[in-house]
Amino acid sequence: MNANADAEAATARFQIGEVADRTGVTQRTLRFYEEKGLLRPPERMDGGFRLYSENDVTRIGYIKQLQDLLGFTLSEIKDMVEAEDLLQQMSATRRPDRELPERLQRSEQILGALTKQLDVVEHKVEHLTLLREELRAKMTRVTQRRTEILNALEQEQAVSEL
Amino acid sequence: MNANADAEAATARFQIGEVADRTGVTQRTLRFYEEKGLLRPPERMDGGFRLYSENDVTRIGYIKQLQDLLGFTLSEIKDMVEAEDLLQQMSATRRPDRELPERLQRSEQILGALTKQLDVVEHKVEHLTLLREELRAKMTRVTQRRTEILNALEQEQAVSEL
DNA sequence: TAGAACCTTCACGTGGACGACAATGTTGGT
DNA sequence: ACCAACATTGTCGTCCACGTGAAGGTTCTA
Repeated sequence: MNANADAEAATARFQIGEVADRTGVTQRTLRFYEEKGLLRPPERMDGGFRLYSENDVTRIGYIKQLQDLLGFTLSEIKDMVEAEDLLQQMSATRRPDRELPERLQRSEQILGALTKQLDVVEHKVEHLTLLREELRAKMTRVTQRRTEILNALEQEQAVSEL
Repeated sequence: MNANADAEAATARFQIGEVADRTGVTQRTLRFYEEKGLLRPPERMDGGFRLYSENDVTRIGYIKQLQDLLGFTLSEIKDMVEAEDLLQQMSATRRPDRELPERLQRSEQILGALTKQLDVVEHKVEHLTLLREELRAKMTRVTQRRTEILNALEQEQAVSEL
């Protein structure tokens, strides 16, 4: 029953500086991400200072990962986190007061987004896997050559020791 | 014994325009790639016109694939095709007249490059696979929600039909 | 009430990946 | 010998992505 109690309750908030320190992303970049729709606008203090949640921090890490490790562009990442947002909203907003058709449409929309993403990811996986196999094949070829050479060297060694 | 016979022999050559047409890459880009070290300088006609081999054409396709499908940058791709070059050289230049230690070193060098590449690729595969699983999990969650909603709608329907 | 931390806005920078000429040279066919 | 088609190098421009910097003002906290 306190489903949205812990959503709103005493979860810690951080100012931008701290978030920057913790995530290794500059303040400037955090604002930039917000501007680009990668981060939902965080809460603000009365004076206008941004207040990030733990969740936001996690998200920033996620973004970095997608970017650095997987080479997605920011706009691709935007699509991903947007779907993520919808998803969270859907789960959080368990309001049966909404019209059912509306909620249905919502679900389909999210499904669509997810499907598109999955497509992209699966294609990438497929191609990368292929590439990996090629690389492995090459490696074994080279390794073989190398052992041949090593053997030849041993031979030489043996001969010279006579 | 005609190992390098077919390497040098009557393999077809193409001018840049034809290559551009066949690969869908502009002439400008081909020259650009060459400049950046992505393509080995091709042979030239007496007048200086570039003459590409079938092999080069293949390579260009490879590059495009790495770029478009896998999102590698040109400089990453450069590293990859450089290793590829070494590999081909090694295979082509089957000259036992070379000093063995030299050839050994060569092999190790290539192995190093390949290992590095493989590392990158494997990391990417790993992360992408993880991401894929997450996406799938989300999809099933949403799909479930959707069927719940559909059921609810049916109920409503049934009720209204009384 | 000082000084550190934050705010917005506007502009600027950088690197990657080409595109667009321009002026000149080459090739192949008639 | 000539012309159209094709290439050459070189320079400059462009467009996007991904930020960065700095100015000038506001808020927080000791």
